[in-house]
Amino acid sequence: MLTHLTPTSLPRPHSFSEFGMTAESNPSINLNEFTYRRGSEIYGEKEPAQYVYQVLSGTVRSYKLLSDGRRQIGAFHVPRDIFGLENGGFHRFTTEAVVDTAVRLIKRESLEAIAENDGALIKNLLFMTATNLQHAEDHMLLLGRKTSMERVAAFLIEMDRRLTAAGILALPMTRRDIADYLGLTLETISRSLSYLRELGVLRFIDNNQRHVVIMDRRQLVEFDRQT
Amino acid sequence: MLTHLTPTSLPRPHSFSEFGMTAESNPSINLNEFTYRRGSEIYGEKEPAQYVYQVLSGTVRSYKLLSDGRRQIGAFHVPRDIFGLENGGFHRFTTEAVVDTAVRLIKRESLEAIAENDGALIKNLLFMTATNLQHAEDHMLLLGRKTSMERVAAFLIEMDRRLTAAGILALPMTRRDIADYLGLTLETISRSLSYLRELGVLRFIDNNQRHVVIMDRRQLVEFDRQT
DNA sequence: CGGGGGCTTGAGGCCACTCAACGATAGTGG
DNA sequence: CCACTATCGTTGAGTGGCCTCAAGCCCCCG
Repeated sequence: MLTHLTPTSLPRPHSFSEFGMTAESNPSINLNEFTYRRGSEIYGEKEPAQYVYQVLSGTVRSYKLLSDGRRQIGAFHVPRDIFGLENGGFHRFTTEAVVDTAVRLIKRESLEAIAENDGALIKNLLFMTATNLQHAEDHMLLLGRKTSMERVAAFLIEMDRRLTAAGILALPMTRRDIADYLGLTLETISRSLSYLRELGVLRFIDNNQRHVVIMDRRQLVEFDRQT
Repeated sequence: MLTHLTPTSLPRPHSFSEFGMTAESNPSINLNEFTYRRGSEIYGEKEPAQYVYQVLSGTVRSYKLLSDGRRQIGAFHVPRDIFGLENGGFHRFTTEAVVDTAVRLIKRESLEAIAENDGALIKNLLFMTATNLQHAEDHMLLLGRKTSMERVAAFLIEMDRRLTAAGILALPMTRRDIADYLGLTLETISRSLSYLRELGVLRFIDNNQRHVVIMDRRQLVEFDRQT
């Protein structure tokens, strides 16, 4: 394992309350924390699912690969998100840390044992699975029918909503990650962002252009023809 | 409503046993049957979800529309499939009958009332939602990263598995439906099928080329580069 | 300070799209 | 029973949006 234990002083902004439990309320569950270095794998596709994860800090990408290396990222997971929840016993994505990332993890078997007698917990699992489904359904529309500009605009709006909701956006992932999320190439991502900057919809701050973006959400939605 | 009641003599090949219940075992649930004429809408996106549906015969398409008419079909539902199950109170797709279709329906509220005290039922709902999620995840990979030939091959393999599992396939949907499912155009679908026929992977029987296809599953998987 | 990763930008190419024509079939109404 | 029309599918010709390939810059980091 490339993982290593994190100091207990790590931020704990949120608990596993989405599961209707905490370590305090149910001592049979051990909530451990790990950190993963940028680029390291958290688990692989088709591996047995031992844990469920919650992002504490950092960002995680979930992806599938074709045999020749083509990659489709199905989701990015940001702080508070829960991932790795599988109904069958095996993971259906490979996940990696996009940047140095801290996660809290819970043993799958203990989760299932409790779910057996806890209707509220199962309902929470159902709700989370349905949320993931909704995201995937929206993403199918994007991948199947939207233009490159619409995809990039939708991506920025999604990240703005999930990361900050403030119009100032620190993107943790590379152009290649974005491309593999949107079904495009990194060059197309770069060109689209440059074009949005030319139009004044985006501004890059920080002399390194990559990370921080100021966006005009109003103008951006014009580029993403919604439903 | 464009629907009309079906005669009680309609085939009842399968029950709602996926819900862990039947009308006999739980008389508080009324399982009604309806038929929909080819092309008619079953429910619209964002409508309140009143019913959950099971296909008895025929085929249903679930889709989302962009404002300019671009359409993405998220799934086809064939006999035995359950659709319209929403975690929130509103449908997230529009659904239409691809051909004349008979469905069995169950009131959502009665389902929820029973789920309240029935852990096995909730687990079934979770399982079905997870199955839908898995399909959507695989479809994202197809839409984001596969070539037209790979998509068409994957489509034929999926339909062969779900409709017959026999190598002889009666496709109920049009080229346009297939195109909107695979994120392509109808012309590209037609050309891909013609090409597969030239190669001897497919044969059309029935003088109308549309409906019945004999396929060589072995050869087809060569065209769909899997994971 | 050398190397590698990430980003941008340009030039050219190709896969899927667009536009168009045509044939076949099913449904409709006189 | 037969136009008439609409729908569906196939195929060809040409286009274009995104991809591929390449060069160069910047920054980080050993």
